[in-house]
Parts: sequence; structure tokens; C-alpha cells
Amino acid sequence: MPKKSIAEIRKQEIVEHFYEVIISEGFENASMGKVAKRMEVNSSLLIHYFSTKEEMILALIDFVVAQYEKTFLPILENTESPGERLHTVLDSLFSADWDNLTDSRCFYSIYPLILFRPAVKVKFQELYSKFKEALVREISLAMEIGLIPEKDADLSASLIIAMLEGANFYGNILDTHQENQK
Amino acid sequence: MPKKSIAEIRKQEIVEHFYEVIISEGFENASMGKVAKRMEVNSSLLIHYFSTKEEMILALIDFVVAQYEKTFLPILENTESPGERLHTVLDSLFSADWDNLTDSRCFYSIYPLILFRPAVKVKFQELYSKFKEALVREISLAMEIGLIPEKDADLSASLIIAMLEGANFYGNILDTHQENQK
Amino acid sequence: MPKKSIAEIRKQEIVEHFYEVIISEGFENASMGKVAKRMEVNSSLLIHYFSTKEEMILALIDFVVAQYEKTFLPILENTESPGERLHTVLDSLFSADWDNLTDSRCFYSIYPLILFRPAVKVKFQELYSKFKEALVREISLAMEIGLIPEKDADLSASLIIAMLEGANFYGNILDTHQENQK
Amino acid sequence: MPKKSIAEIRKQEIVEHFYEVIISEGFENASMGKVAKRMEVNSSLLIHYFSTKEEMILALIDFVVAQYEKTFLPILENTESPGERLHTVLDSLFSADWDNLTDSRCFYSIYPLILFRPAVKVKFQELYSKFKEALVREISLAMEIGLIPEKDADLSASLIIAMLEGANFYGNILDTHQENQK
DNA sequence: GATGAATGAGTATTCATTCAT
DNA sequence: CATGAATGAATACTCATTCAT
Repeated sequence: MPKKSIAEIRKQEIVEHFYEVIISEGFENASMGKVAKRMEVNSSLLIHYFSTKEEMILALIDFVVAQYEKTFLPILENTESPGERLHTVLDSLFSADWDNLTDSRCFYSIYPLILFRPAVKVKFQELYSKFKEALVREISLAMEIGLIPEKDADLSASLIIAMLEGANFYGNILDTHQENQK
Repeated sequence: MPKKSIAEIRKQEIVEHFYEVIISEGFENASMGKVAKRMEVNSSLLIHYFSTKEEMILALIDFVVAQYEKTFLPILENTESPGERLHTVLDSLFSADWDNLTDSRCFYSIYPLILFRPAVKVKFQELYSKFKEALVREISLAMEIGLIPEKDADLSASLIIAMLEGANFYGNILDTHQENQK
Repeated sequence: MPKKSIAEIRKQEIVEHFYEVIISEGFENASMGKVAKRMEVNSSLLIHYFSTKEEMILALIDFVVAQYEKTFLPILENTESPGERLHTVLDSLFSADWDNLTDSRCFYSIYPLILFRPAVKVKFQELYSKFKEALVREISLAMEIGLIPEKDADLSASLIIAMLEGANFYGNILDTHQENQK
Repeated sequence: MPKKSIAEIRKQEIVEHFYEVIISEGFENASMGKVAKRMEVNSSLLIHYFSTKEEMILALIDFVVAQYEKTFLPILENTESPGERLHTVLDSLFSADWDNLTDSRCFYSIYPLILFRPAVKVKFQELYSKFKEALVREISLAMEIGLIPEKDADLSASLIIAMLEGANFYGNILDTHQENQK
């Protein structure tokens, strides 16, 4: 197993602090200076690793995308007997802690970037394509064993994703929990 | 017909230019200075009307929310014979020009603010509650005339909204049109 | 008795509010805008009466000088029998409420202006010359009745003034009362 | 001999230029921008060293206080034979170049800050307490050798300080020299 | 007499970034 | 690898002032 270079560790650290700043101040107020202050290092160190803020943002996208992936992949890799899998998977997906406030803050702050930066859109496309493939596999399996009628598995997967994202999106609006907001 | 005061006109003008700046530069890069420059006025004039940027942002939210409302209300006020209405309405909703890029850019840039500012969340809640009420009305009507089986109209409306928002959300990711991006 | 014109009344009002702003925020932070806000009028009204801030400052000096005069003149116009007058006068002068914090804040904020603006210095010179004349009269009287030895009354008056101002000046430094400071 | 760090040198430089700006424009018109312009550096450099204007002001107070101290301490450290010391000291104190216009401008512009900022008052209290202690020592010495009658040395010192400050204060008003004023 | 629109210079401070050490 | 000096453009906002109504 290759040892992480010190640079890699530092970059990771920076991205994580960037993530935190976004959560507490919002993406539009998250500056390199604030990240540096939170890390208690000089802000030119951030430039040393990511030569521009833009690059730091892209690294953050990777981080968030990876986190998102880490959340749903395990759900899709459950080991139950085929007959109960699909049901459990969907159950888990829709009840998962997506709406965790801190994570949402960062995720939805970053989402609009796909409309401005093609590179970001591509990253999201890759993420969701992995997601869909896994779902398709699951659905196809359920069809094979006759659990659900034979239909377009691809479309079904897309609908599930849309439904899932819509539920989170709409859920954020309806949610009335007391939160530490400005 | 009451003539709009000069202040109201100016405020409207400012908000519209703010909207444009967000679309072309992203919310995080939309400064009062840039809005002023685009309007070809001095930036202190914006402060004359909205005494802080925060207030200007809230006025923008109102503007966007009103625009969104103007998009779906007409759809829900169609005059077809009851038997065909629901079908047409849903058809229109899902095929509407929600995903118009320029509008999306602003809408999704603003959406995350609900996670940081309670006042913004409230505005969105009011918007979506109107939306749902209209949908519930439509669904109930369809139930009355036996078009669809009697079920929980409220839940159905919520599901439609979630599905609709999810479709737009996911659609933005899948979309591969060529756009003027950075 | 001539009725005060509305302009005179307004000017007076403005100066008094300016005075208050200085006391609560310091001279360097006292802007026309803040005075206007405190008066709940539009700041261009201040310009209507004093066409520049400079003129408003000069009017303030007059106001403060007049107030200072109103403080010591009555003390010097006491009516006791000549034999006790000087003693009482000096007693009153040195125990007077000069060091009242609010007044001091404005007085000492304005004092340095004499070093920058000749017009201000002249106003102060007139004030102190009146003060000294009154003191000289008092001292001469005391000499005439043999209460104190015949010496240079003018010099004595000057020394008394210096001593008085020095006591206030130094007193402000020594003073350790709890005050509403920033 | 420890070499002064570059930061210390820069801070000193900044404070000195701040001092000059106050002398030429008055405290209320002394902005960071003007100080920077006079130094021919970017104003953000001042922020690099003093993170707020407030901190820069406090550093200026220290500078002025130190200068004032440097003016009177040498006077009090004269080496004449005890019999003549007190006389010489008082003579020097009252004839010293306190009223040097440029110094006065800054000193009296800063003095009112003690009425608004406790931290500034404390700095002045320390300065004057050192001053008085030195005076008390001198007076006590004169009493010991029988030069002056045995009285309350502490009170005498206070009176001398008040007299001295009063003379300067009143002297500024009387002074009619031609100066480069606005 | 008073308001509100508008300006333009100026405020302190933040920003991302460069460079020398 | 990391810091601190320095920059210059940009930030939101304040200032005194002008002008039309």
C-alpha cells in the first residue's frame, strides 16, 4: 500500500477545512484566508498546494463527490438474500441521513457549480452514472428472480434517483428543525 | 392605477440586474459593484435603496420566488374540461421550461441559502405551500369525477412536487447541451 | 424681544444633536449622516442650513463656548459681601462640575481644533479673555478692600485659569469612575 | 544587540507616518489610506501589521506616550548639586518645548481618547504616575536638605503637574504665532 | 422648508496571489 | 515545507454634497 505523500496529506487537510468553512459560513463567504486561519497556517501555504482557489474548489468537489459515493455504495452492497435485497436497498436509500444539515449545506452549495463549470458537471455525471449502474444491477436482479415485472431497468433506476433527489430537495424546504443559522 | 414610486421602480431595476449578474458570474461572484457597473450607476445608489447587501439578497429571493410562481400558476389555471385537466397539467409541469439554463443558474444558486437563512427558508416554504395547495385542488377534483382512485390527495401532491424537483435536479446533471460556461 | 426665526431654531436643534453624537461616538466619528439619523431628518437638511460640515463645526464651537461661558459667568456674579466673595468664587470654580463626563467629551474633543483652525482659536481666545476680565475684576476688588496684598491682578487671574484648566486636565486622567466607554 | 525584526521596524515606520498625518490633517482626518499613501505602500500593508485601525491607534498612543516620557525624564535626571536641582528642574519643565506646535497637535488630538477608551486612559495614567513619582523624589530630596519646608510631597507634585499642564493648555489658546493652519 | 435621488470620492478591510527567504 | 512581506484589485459601506422637486 503506497504511503501518502506529505503533499497529499496536506491537500486533504486543506480540503477538509475548506469543507468546514463552507458549512459554517456558506460557499460565497468561504475564502482561502478563512480556511488558512481555521488551520492556523499562513494562507500562502494553501497556494503552495493548490496554485489557485479554482483548483482548491475542484479538489473540494472531488472530496464531496467521494463522500457522497461512500454514503450510497455500502447501501448497494448489502448481502441479503436476493429476494429481500431490493426492498431493503430502497428503504435504506430513502431513509438515509442525506438530509444531515451540515452535509447538505456543502452539497447544495456546490451543486450550482455544475451549471457554470463543465468540469464540475462531468464529475457529477460520473458520480451519478456509477450510482445508476449499481441501481440497474439491483433492479435487473430483482427482475430475474421475478420479484418485479420485467420493465426498463434503466428508466426505473433514473426514476428512483430523481425521486430520491427530489425528496431531499423538497425535504430541505419543509424541514422546520431548529438549526444554528445566521 | 397607482403609479409606481420611483423607488419601487429603481429597486426592481436593481434586483433584475443583480439577477443577471448572478446568471453570468455565479452567486458567489455577484457583488454590488458589479450590479452597479452593469446598471451604469454608482454603487452607493444601491445602498441608497437597499441599505445592505443582505437586504438586496432578500429582495432578490422575493423576485425569484415570484418568477417561479408566475411559471407554475398559469399551468394550474387551465380551463379544460375536468376530465382532461389533470393529465394536461402534469404534462405541462414536467415538460415546462424549468431547466432553462439562465433561470436554473439563479434558482439553484439561491436554493442553498435556505440552509443558512431562516428568512429565506420561510419564503420558499410559502412558495411551495401555494404550489401544493393548487395541486391538491386539482387532484381532489380528479378524484371527485372518478378519474383517479380516492387516495390521500395531500401525499400525492407532495410526491408530484418531489418528483418534479428531482427530475429537474437530476436533469441538470444529465444535460449535455453546449452552454456558455467558464 | 425678537422671535427666533425657524431657521435659527433648526440650526440650534442640529447643533445640539451634533453635540450628542460627539459625546456618544467621539468627534472623529461624528458625521452629518449620524446627526441627521438621530434627528430623524434627511441629511441634506443639515446642508440646507449649514452649507458645509465645516460651518456646522464652527456653529458647534459657538455652542460649546457659550455653554462654557454660561457655566462660569454665574459663579462670578455672586452677590455676597465683598469680604467673602473671592473665597467663595474660587471655591466654586474649582469644585464646579467641569469634569462632568459628557461635557468633557465634547469640550476636549473640540479643543485640539484651535491648533488647526485659526477661527476656532479666536473663539476660544474671546471666551478666555472674558473669563480673565471677570477674574481680574474680582481680584482687584479684593485688593482694594485689603483682603489680599496688592499684586499683579492680571497675572494672578492667568495663574488661576491655568491652575483650573490644569486641574481638570489632570483630573480626567486620574479619574477612575466607571463610565460607559467603548 | 538584538536586531529589530522587520515587522517591528515596519510597525514603527507606520506609526511615525500616522503621527505625521495627524499633525498635518488632524486626527479626525487621519485615515489608513493617507498614511499608506504617505509611506508609498499599499494600504493593505498597514492591515498586514495592525489588523485594524483601532490597533494602529493604540500603537500610536504608545508612541506618543513614550515620546512625552522621553521629553521629561532627562529633565528630571539632571546632575546638579542638590541645592540647585529643584530650581533648575522646575525651570526646565516650565520652559520646555512642550508647546512645540507639531507635537501639541498630536498630543491634544489624542488626549480626548482617554474619555472614550479605557485602555487609552490607563496608558496615560501610567505615564503620569511615572512623572509624579520622579517629581516626588525630587521634592523629597529638597525637603531633606532643608531647601523647602517639610510638606506633603505627593500633593506638591500633583499641583506642579496640574500647573504645568494648565499652563500648556492655556498657553495654546493665548499663543498668537503665525502657523501653517488650514 | 424639506425630501429623496444621485454622485463620486473615500472608508476600513478582505481577497487571491507573488515572491523572497 | 512553510512563513511572512508585499501587492493591487475588490469588497460593502459611509461620507459630504448637489440637484430637482
